Amino acid sequence: MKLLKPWGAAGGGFLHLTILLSLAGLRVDLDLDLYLLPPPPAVFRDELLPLGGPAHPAHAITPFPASGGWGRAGPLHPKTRELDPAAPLEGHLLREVRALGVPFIPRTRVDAWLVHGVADGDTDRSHGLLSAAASSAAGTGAGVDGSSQEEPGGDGERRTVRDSPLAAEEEEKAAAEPVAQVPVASGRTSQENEVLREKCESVARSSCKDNEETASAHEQSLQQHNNENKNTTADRLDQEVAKTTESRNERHLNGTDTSFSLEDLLQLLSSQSEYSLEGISLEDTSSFPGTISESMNVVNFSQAVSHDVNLHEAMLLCPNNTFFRRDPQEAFLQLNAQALPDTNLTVFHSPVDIQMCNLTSQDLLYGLDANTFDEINLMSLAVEGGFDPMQVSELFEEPDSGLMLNLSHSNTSITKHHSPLCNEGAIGYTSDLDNVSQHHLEGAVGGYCPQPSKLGHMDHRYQSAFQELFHQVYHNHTYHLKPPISDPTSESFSKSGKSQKMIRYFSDTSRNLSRDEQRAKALHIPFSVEEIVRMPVDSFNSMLSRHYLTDLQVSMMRDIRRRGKNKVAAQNCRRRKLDRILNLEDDVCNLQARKETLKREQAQCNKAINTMKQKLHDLYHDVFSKLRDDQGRPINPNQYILQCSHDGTVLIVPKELVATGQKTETQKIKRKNRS
DNA sequence: GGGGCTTGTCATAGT
DNA sequence: TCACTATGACAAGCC
Repeated sequence: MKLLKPWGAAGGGFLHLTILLSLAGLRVDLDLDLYLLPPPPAVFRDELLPLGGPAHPAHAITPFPASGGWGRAGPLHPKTRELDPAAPLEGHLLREVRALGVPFIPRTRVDAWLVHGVADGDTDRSHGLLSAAASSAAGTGAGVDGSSQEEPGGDGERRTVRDSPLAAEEEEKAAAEPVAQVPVASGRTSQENEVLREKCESVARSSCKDNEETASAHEQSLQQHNNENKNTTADRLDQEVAKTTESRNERHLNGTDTSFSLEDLLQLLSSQSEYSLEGISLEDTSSFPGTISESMNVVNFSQAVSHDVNLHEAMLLCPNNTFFRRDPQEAFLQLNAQALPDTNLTVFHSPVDIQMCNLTSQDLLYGLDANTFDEINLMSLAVEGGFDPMQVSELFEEPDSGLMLNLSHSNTSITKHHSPLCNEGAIGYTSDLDNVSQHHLEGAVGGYCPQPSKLGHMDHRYQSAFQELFHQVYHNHTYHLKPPISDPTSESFSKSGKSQKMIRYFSDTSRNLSRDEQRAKALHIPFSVEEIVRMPVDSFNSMLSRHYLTDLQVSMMRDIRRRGKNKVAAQNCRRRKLDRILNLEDDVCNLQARKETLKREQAQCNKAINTMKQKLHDLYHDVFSKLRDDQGRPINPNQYILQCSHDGTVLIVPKELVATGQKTETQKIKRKNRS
């Protein structure tokens, strides 16, 4: 444990706790930074204790920034409410804290944050921290606010900076000085303070260098881990942990590390019962609008600590995480390439840390190889985590809840599903299960029940768990329709039974849960239906192998995938069929138009032909009217015809001859054909 | 209450 | 052999 006063111009300081615990065979590497408020007004000064003071209604945990490491623990941007790196750190932070009236702010993180924070080049901050640490290590008593630190060799009376007018003046002076300045402790001369300051900075530089080396080592380890890709073994984890532990021990023995022993820590914490870790709750931060924790999920600190060693909760009980919301392809690519920042800390990430890293437990756990999972006996944890099919079956049979997986009715492990750390949204892990149950109960419309033969390929657990489910869910076709505009609560609307049914229908569909989504939710399948369906087959199989899933879940996921793909195929098929029908209709229309056009053209041709016939007839009679025989009499057109010869001469031939000649030619042709 | 339409699902053949 | 697609057929629900 380090008592730090990094930039405590106003008297505040950080208490850095490094905890190594071995719980149930798991090593827990937990670093805490407790921010100690500057001394309050005199009426409170005596109530402040080295690790805090009296119980305060508001204890806040500042979330460790996701992207900035140490250097981002600054004030919030007024608009985005995110950490504003450009704003002066201390003043804003202290004002923020003071505004909240929080006595101190514990900060939890893991080594990676410290390491990465330093490695990111933010050495000023770490230098300040380490300077303060060195101050504390040197026994100057200036490492922490004077209000909370007894003078070395003192009589136990808590003397604060405010105890003397000079100290108050120095405090005001210190408040105007740069951030990383080591504050001047009261009760010393300026020369003594200067000497102490140089000494502190010397030690701090050493510590900083040590930390930078550690950071470099971690970076190298990270790079090596990347090179080895996902094949990190449990042995490497052990080695990393051993290295870290050994490094700490060495630093502790060399006096460069001011870490307290665990016994000291526990004793100290237990002595401050009102400020024990159990009393530090992130939930309190939710009541402070605009605090850094606004964007975070609320978590009880004690739970956060316990979650460090509760891996199955991290992986299985908090499935609604960003990983499952990401694009599966991208997720899988990242999973293979994702090198854990530090292998010895991965397993021990607390949910708080995970939230701070903007990563989820699933993200991190996904990066673990199979050996790691085996080491922590994930399978047993998974079973313990409420994936027992019998449990599901019991939930189905619960008369009041139907398919309601109201985990508040379940055992403790399942109740942890309600951890505020779990985000809403992913299938199977939302805590808003009352809606689901109501949907299942009221949505069971119709009488279709799958035949037993259709369930033949399922194992008995599948059948037993889903017989009830099918009775209640299978009947409900969920149509994604928008709710009616009319007010369903109106008297006229709610009178008829059909209207009541419509109310339930639209109420159910408003949740937009398909049957497969309900099934997946009921079975706690930690993937969305969309992901299951759209995921490439390789990724899908890889996902099945990477995650511990029961046969029931695997079978359901495959069925969901099959149905989902077939549903899409059916939709495409119907769309194509409709397109074909429309195309055929278009063809029919085109052909009908063509037919009409041809008819019009034929009519026009016939009309032209008739016109020409008429003209020819008129011309014929006109010619005959002008012809005369040898006696000067007109020629009867009924007895004669005009016949054109090959040489262009026109002959007047009696019709009888033409008829006889035609007969003769016809007979000749027939004879030729016969012969 | 029956018919038409939409949608989901299953079975099956084909790729 | 497996995964996927295409498609007919059926059932359920809504209008």
